[in-house]
Amino acid sequence: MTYAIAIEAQLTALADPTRRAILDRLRDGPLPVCDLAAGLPVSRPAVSQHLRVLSDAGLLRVTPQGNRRLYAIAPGGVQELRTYLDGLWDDALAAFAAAARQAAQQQMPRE
Amino acid sequence: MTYAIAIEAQLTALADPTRRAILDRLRDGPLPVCDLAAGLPVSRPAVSQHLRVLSDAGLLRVTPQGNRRLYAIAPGGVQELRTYLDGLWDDALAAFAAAARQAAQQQMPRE
DNA sequence: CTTTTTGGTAAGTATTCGCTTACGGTAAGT
DNA sequence: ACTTACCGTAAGCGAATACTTACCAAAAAG
Repeated sequence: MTYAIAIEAQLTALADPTRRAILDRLRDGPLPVCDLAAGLPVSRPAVSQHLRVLSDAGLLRVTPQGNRRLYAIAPGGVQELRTYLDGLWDDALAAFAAAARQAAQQQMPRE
Repeated sequence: MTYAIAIEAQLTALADPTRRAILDRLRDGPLPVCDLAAGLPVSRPAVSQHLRVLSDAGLLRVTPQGNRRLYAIAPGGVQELRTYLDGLWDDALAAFAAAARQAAQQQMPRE
């Protein structure tokens, strides 16, 4: 059941636009908190709180470097989320195909 | 910008556990609201509200059938979400590789 | 036509959430 | 040693959210 709560945490983390902005700014590489907060319309403590949410969800990893703390996207953190969406996608397609087959059979019962 | 707000709506919709439960129950095929509410720990109006959120996000499609309304997973609704995650994944891997390369070069500057 | 089933919407409420300012604590600069 | 930079946490507040009950509309059943 650790799987489900991870999905929960990751989706909740990604649902916030500020947190997605943080992830976007980390696409090019790790950044300290001050640099992150400089490019965002919210205060630095708010960024710290968002970073905590993202880290708890397993989407970020932290590497303290002297005075600063470098945050980076955790490679592999999005993997189970992708697996979940892929499964949803596959089942949706299968159900759609089944529904279409049933509709066709209902429209022309003989033949 | 329609792309970003769609991502926003879909992630917000998927972040709620009750809404994910609804999607899971729809994996096998379309269901009316009463059947959906029967297997969930919340009231039927709550399910209706969740169905509206999911529909607005483009994750469900509705087909009225007489008295009832059949909800089904919209095939293709999850596609842009998958695209977003794939992009995030790729950039994260690239940034990780770049960071590893830089670290290696910093550790052995000559050679 | 009356009754029942199905389902969306309105109003109200308690909880959660995202943000702010204020503070403490550690490392670097002077 | 003193000051400055960096960063996490606590407390408080307004907005958003998920739920409830109550109500109303439309299609099916009797």
